[in-house]
Amino acid sequence: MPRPQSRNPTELELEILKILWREQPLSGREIRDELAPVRDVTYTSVMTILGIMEEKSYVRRKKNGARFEYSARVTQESTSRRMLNDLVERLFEGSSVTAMVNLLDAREVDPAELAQLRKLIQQREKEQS
Amino acid sequence: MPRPQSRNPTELELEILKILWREQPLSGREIRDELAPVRDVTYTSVMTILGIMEEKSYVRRKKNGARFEYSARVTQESTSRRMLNDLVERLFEGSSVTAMVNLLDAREVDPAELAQLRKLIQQREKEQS
DNA sequence: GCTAAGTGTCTAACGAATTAGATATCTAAT
DNA sequence: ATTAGATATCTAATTCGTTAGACACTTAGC
Repeated sequence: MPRPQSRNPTELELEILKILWREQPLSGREIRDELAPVRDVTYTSVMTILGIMEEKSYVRRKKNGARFEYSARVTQESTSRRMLNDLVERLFEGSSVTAMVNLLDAREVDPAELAQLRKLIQQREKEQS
Repeated sequence: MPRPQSRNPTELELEILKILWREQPLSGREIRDELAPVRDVTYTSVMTILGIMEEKSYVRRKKNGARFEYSARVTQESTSRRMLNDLVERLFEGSSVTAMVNLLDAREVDPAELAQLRKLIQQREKEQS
């Protein structure tokens, strides 16, 4: 029983999804060009990954004239949520509050953002009461 | 240039670290026994991983009589922080607020926890002003 | 000192993830 | 119809992560 397939998009798969979430649909060539600044990988490599991503149902492809065009089949929201959930589960036994405390400690959060966050929480508190 | 080594502890490495964070130091045998309920892996496999973890400086080992005893060289705090940071960087371009909004949406957070979180933020706001 | 029981290392296997060269195919212009 | 240019697939290499059997070593009791 060797290493199992990852439940979530891998490093490179996520990079490609992020491109598609900005602009859809795109050809393999276009994806490679968008990817180049972040990660300089050849066209062939991108196509290999896209094939795998289609198997995993992360993307769908449709023929358009001479070429295939790719679109994301998973949304940014659901993917972010799943990945974040997964980490919180593994690190903090599912406690999102613990995760947030850690986030507050880990990074400098500027005052405006803190205020924004506080308002969000207060609103949430109102909704629940 | 094939796949690079992961910056963070892998699935199994994290599982072992979590055991050591609860109780240190432990022998390979003891780690295996603690690990069994979560993941039923043989003694040899655990030792292989422990060897890799030593190379990566995740653990330190010290001879004690007939056997080696292992301790974590990384704390739960720093590891959690690094892993969380890494994900926030990759998913949300480094915005911890976006991450927290997602956490609030993703999971049911009970009122007491919300209040606790709000107080923490208010305290943080005071400190910064 | 010898031996059994426990402990650690060597070696190897396999799929996943990443990389890409060589080759085939397809389309559009001539 | 032919061909040049773009596009897609085939094949293969490499490391990582995970798994574990076979073998070597160490130590405490006899």
